[in-house]
Amino acid sequence: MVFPGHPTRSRPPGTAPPAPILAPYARVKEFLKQGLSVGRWPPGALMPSESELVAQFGVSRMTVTRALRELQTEGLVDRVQGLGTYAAHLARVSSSLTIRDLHEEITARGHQHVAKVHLARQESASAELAQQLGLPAGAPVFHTLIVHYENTLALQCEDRFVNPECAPDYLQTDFTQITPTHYLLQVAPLWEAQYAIEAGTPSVQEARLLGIPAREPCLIIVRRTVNRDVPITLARLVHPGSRYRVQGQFKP
Amino acid sequence: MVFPGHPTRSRPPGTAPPAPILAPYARVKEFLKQGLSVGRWPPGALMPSESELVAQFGVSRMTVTRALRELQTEGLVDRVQGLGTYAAHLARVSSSLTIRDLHEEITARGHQHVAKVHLARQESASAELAQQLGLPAGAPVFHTLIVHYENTLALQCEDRFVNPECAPDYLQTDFTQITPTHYLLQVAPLWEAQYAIEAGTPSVQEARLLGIPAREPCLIIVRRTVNRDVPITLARLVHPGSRYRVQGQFKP
DNA sequence: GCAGTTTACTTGACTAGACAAGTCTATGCA
DNA sequence: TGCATAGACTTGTCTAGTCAAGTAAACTGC
Repeated sequence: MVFPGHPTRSRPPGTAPPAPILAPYARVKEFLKQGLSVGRWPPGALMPSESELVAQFGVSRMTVTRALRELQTEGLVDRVQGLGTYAAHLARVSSSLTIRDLHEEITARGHQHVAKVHLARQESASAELAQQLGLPAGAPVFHTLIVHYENTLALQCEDRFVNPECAPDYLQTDFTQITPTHYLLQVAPLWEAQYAIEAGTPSVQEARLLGIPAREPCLIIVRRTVNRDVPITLARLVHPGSRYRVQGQFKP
Repeated sequence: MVFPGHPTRSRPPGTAPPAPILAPYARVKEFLKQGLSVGRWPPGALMPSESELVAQFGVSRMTVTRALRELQTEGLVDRVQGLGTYAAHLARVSSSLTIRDLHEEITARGHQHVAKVHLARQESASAELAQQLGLPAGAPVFHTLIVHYENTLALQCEDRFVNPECAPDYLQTDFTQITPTHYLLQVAPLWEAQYAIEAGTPSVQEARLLGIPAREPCLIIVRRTVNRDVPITLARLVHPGSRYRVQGQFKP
């Protein structure tokens, strides 16, 4: 795996990066970020109070507050009412990794996204599945099994269960035209998900559907999606390890 | 892979979730979030302007602005100066997945984290490695190869290159006591990283070090870390697929 | 010495205004 | 018709102040 080269190396030597005129709140923020990056305030250290920054920068308290609050939501500082602002223990911060939508990823490469529907029907939920979807055992659930291709190469085997209460017309959708993810986004636009990413071998059926050897390592993502505490869908996404990777940025 | 059950199922039936008294900015935010979740403003739709929300909630504009700005940083709305606030196209939003530190993960399970150092020396950078670390070709780099155990089971093989300019004392560190990640955090507390997660087979050496069959699927993470545009380290982390998974939350 | 209270300092949240800048529409002139 | 301009509306940012609430140290009375 090779990442793009160091960006500053692509700049002609001797030229400085463009320094846009920053808004006052951004200048305060940049000052604090710079101090954190050079270790001026090691993790856990007490940082300047709002009133100190007000005096130092000659701005109003609202401006300083905005800078500090944004640093807090970025996880760079911890603020405690009555005590002050502290440099965050970055090692304990769970970081975030951005990942992209499969359809967008394929079309962004200028390739064609094709979906083949192998199964789309209503079933009775097993006890475990019913619990995951917040339904009584034996309740009807929708079940689809779709293989996604990049041009002619199978990229993902998508095995999905859907809560009928959230998407009653799910099975009427033409999944060769619109992906389940996109359809569910229309029905329930706001959601959260829990994820597990692991490496493993595909099932016999999955290997056959993907057209890969039974022992080829696969990247398997299991995802459970909820919309404001109402479970929507449970999906198992199997990708051939040689054809797919999750890529992204990582920030504390 | 089984996620914990639906949280509302663990509440006694008939009891509502606790409704804390929300601050005005939080009430505005919640109103907009609720509207987004029920599809009141489908993706791309124009949402109420700040002045409309000011009139509706009887609060000052700063309060409304805060609610809207937070929704914007959460990726739920797009704001355009001169035009207005729009419901975000969630499908296009790259979402974030929180992942945890290995050492913390092991100790949180009440297990013992043991590290065995197999290599810690200075080498000359190959052309490709030098480019990744922003160094001239052939420049000295630090190279460590460490296997991390949970109790007696190998969980991660960590092959790492470090920019000596950022951490001159790197090789003097006792990596059986402090992990490279922790040490590097002390030297350069603020950083960003680029990630790639894939499934694959380990090299012969990695399989031997991890004590697994040569064909066992592994979760492989390649990470490049920079501190304010200065590259710090390049790491290849290989985990047996049967012993390790990445788990996390996912929010638009 | 010790328990309770006061005080100083901190962040949290808000108000009512101000000016700047971007976008679109309607108007008026050539 | 075509173009320039003037409003009207939007978000972006800031000021100078207010009140509330949490923390810790200093102070007081016993």
